[in-house]
Amino acid sequence: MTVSKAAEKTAEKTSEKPADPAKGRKDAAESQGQGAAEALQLGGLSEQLGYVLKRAQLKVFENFLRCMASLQLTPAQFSVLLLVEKNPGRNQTEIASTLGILRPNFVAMLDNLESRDLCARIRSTNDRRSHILVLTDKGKAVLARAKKLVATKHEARLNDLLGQSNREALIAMLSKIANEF
Amino acid sequence: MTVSKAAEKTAEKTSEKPADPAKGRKDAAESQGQGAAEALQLGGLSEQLGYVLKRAQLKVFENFLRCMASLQLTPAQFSVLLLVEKNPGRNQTEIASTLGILRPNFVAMLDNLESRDLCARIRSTNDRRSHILVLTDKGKAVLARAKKLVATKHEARLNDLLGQSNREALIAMLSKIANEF
DNA sequence: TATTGTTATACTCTATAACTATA
DNA sequence: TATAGTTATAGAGTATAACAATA
Repeated sequence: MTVSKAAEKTAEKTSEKPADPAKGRKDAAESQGQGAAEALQLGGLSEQLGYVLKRAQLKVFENFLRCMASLQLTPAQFSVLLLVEKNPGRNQTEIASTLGILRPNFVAMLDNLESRDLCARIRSTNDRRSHILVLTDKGKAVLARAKKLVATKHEARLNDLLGQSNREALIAMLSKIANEF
Repeated sequence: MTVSKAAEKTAEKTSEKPADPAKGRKDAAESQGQGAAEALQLGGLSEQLGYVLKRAQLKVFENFLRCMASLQLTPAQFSVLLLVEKNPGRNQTEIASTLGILRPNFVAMLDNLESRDLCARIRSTNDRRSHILVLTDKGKAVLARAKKLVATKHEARLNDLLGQSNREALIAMLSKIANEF
């Protein structure tokens, strides 16, 4: 991976969106054949937790990438920078495992961030097997800008959509699910 | 894919879970070296929509797979069977696009379901390019059992966790995000 | 012997281009 | 020419085994 392919692509792509039952329908009159394309029955799917959760997650990640297009940061990269900043002196294993990233998969991710001069690996003097992670000055600056973008463009949108108290309730319920389901 | 690798694997795997800040901590006394491994600061990550949404979604899908282990159905496969049942006479393009699945990727999915005798492709007599999708008798029976498992084991768990009214509020908010974010 | 970072590898998901057979 | 299903392919994401350096 050279830069952030995921972020690059998402800005321009026209991926397969689920058909909107309202907009997707064609009037019977406007189709040239016999039967027009009626909207499909979802059969309760839109009341099922996993279905709606997955769709919401995809939408939110898409929006995140759009908001961060200028910084070329994916949600995962943002979370890594945030954790490295908040936890000075930690090594790769500690940062990765906290985020649920497997150590082998964390290597390429760090290679990417390091090649962009956003963070650096420093060999620990205590334990020369470990790489202590630190943000570079550029990394700190980018993260600061990223936080602002997330707060003002991304999270703010959720407030607009649900309102402050609903937003908090939503996050609380999702946290509960993430921790206890 | 022979059968459902995803479902097979999930039942037995010990994937990388994010460290629980409470349980992950070691007491300073029990570590043999100098400093014990303190829990890392998440730095507001657990209040961020995308982070908690992704984690909740992973947990819910894991639970879904466990609940469906006896039927070997993934969430995506379940949604396909449900849609085929509820929308007789529809072709691959219509079912796939409604679920946000790209047509090329839908082919292997159907090959799998068809090889397990859960559904069948039927050449349309109106338009011989189209494959009308139908459930086999076995497919109908499996889907019926799947619906019961989802309702009694999977969705019921959400009620236990959040309560009925919170559950409905959660689904409503996620739907709103999925549709309007 | 155990752990850290790493490589190699594999499987799933997702995405695009292009082919074929029909229309 | 346009569309339905398909093939081939490529890129992310995620998973495991095993190695070298170090403890």
